[in-house]
Amino acid sequence: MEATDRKLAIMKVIIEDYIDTAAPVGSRTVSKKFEDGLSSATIRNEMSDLEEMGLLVQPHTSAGRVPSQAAFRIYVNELMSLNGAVSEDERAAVNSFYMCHIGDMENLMKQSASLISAMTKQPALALVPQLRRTTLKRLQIIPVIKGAALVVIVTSTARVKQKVIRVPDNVGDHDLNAISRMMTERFQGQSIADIDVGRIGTSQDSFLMDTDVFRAIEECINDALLLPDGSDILIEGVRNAFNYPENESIDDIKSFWTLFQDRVRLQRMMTDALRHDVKVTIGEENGEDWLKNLSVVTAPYKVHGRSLGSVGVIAPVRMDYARIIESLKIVSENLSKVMTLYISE
Amino acid sequence: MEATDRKLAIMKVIIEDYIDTAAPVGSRTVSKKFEDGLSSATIRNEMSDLEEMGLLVQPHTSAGRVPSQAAFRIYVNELMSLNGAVSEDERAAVNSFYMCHIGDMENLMKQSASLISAMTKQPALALVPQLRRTTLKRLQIIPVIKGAALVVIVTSTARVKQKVIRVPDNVGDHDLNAISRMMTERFQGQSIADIDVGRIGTSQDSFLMDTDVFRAIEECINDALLLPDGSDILIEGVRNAFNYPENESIDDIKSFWTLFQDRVRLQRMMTDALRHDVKVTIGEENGEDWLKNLSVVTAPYKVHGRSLGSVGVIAPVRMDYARIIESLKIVSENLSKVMTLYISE
DNA sequence: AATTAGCACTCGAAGACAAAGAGTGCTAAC
DNA sequence: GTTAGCACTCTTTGTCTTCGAGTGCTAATT
Repeated sequence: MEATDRKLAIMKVIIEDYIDTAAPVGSRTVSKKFEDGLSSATIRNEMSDLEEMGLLVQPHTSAGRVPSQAAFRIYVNELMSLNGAVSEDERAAVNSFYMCHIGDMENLMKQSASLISAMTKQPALALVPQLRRTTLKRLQIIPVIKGAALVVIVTSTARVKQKVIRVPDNVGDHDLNAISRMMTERFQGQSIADIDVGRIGTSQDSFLMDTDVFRAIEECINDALLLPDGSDILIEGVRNAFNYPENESIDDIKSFWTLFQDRVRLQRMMTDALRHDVKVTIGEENGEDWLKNLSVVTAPYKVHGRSLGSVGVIAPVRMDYARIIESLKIVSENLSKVMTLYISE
Repeated sequence: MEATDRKLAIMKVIIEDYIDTAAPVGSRTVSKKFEDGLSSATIRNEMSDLEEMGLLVQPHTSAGRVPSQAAFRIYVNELMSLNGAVSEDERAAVNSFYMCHIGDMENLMKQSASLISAMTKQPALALVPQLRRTTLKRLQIIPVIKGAALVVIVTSTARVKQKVIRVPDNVGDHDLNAISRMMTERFQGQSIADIDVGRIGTSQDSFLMDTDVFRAIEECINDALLLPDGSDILIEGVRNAFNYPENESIDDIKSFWTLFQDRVRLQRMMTDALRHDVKVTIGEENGEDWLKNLSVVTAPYKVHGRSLGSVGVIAPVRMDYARIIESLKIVSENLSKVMTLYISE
């Protein structure tokens, strides 16, 4: 069976109606919305063909039809139009928002996620600038309690990340101070991924015979600061997930909730987004069971061509792709601009 | 009408059954559970009296009865027994957990909340040690971008709090460093609430004619770091709220969700808990509409008699008060011990 | 050959109705 | 003071029916 233009046009109408209403679409509805005045009987025949081709699905005999995930893929690739999905006014509003913010990174990312969520009426995710892709501004080791110290790392994107490490008892406050100063001087401006504490350990400074602290710090940086632990993910607008008409049972809500609780998994997903441009993953394409009824759209923000972090939306397969893609593009472009400003100073 | 011992004993049975099942309790059920073998008819008469006294409520004629909020108050004050609400084994497990943790404050509080949530099967809250009640360990101002700097404050409880402030353009990196050092030296070990930046501004150091930075830092400390902004609250175990049998509509879930979203309000509530010992607030006693069907139990943790922060549970009025109170006591006692250790070093 | 009107058919949603069951209040007996 | 007994109330549950949206097929139309 061949997918004629008319079939695809009909499918497009069905998809867009379904995105709107979340309810199966009947032939009469399509007939009314379809530009050329085709009768519902004709539409029925075409719809029957589309079903045979695996693009439409009938929940039960006497219901309308629902687009399959394959249909959404075709829609996203070939059928939808991005023009006008986000109005010029909205664009301008977003741009001006990024003009006049004061530079608190964590907050900026949070607001970006909120913004996306507000524009799309869906839950939004943001991955803050990744440490291993930014440079070190300062490293400070602060004694907290006997045997433990706090490592505070400040990055070029004004992110602060902290972690408690154990230190040998024979290392005093003064030593920690000296190490902090030394490491900051040595690694300032370098990529955090490149920090190789070992190199310092072998240096001439003899005030510290014990290299345990260095090893602890290295471990701290590697394991604690660079491994995805879910702290790099911001989630906003989860409440939107409660309004999906297709979710009526509490179990649906629960599974959504557990989804958003698994921050590590989300972080991994959003980190994967760094390797692509705008990326749309529809339902089972995700390959993961927990996402089989959801689609994910992500967009990275970049500095000098290098992806630093990402923003994204996670929503039912019947999301409004055009609007979501455009919203993410706008936000990620703005973020890229702001970040470039930060990094270059 | 007088509340005889027997009436109260019957009420106790009803309350405890209701805590268990969340369903109206009938006279036959009580008759079976009641120690002395009273018939259901007798119980019915007593229940009728209790209803007249405003302690029981009948959802509709042919249903059992539900305890009123007033009944719960009497139960908490006079009827319930705390003994055995938490087993010795559990106690021991909790204690040993606090024995062997490594000192990351944020994490410790998070785990405490998780612990409470696990013990009580309810959502749990924790208020991290309040800045204005701890002392300063280090204050560092780090330039981020032209015109903005990051103030990082580390407290004696190993908390890190950061905030971006504006700085005048003529203040250089070197100045910020000097100010950091000066302020740390000057205020180290002092209560953060006592930091009066003005006192420094007037000092002899002439390298900085501009006192704007000082003012900005002061403002930063006062407004941004001390005002409740919701960042001091940790919430764990919200998923428990999805399992309440009395919540069946999605709207119930939604309202629960919005409740937990309003972190500032929760923070204010938990801050209020600092002024009391274990505190039980039942339903409308809260005075706030959003809590009229929920009870809140809070317990502060203290260092040298001074409340630093608090832990709490928020759940339907029919919560298991004895178990929740005991759980909070155990955790707060352990937290007090750990905190005392921190502060004294 | 494509389109359409017409009609029988399917299936779920919604409403009506009856039966079951849990619980009460009252009365009279113990 | 307690309790057995009973009529009464009200929700829950299941069954049946009706209604309507939608389909698929056939025959007529363009």
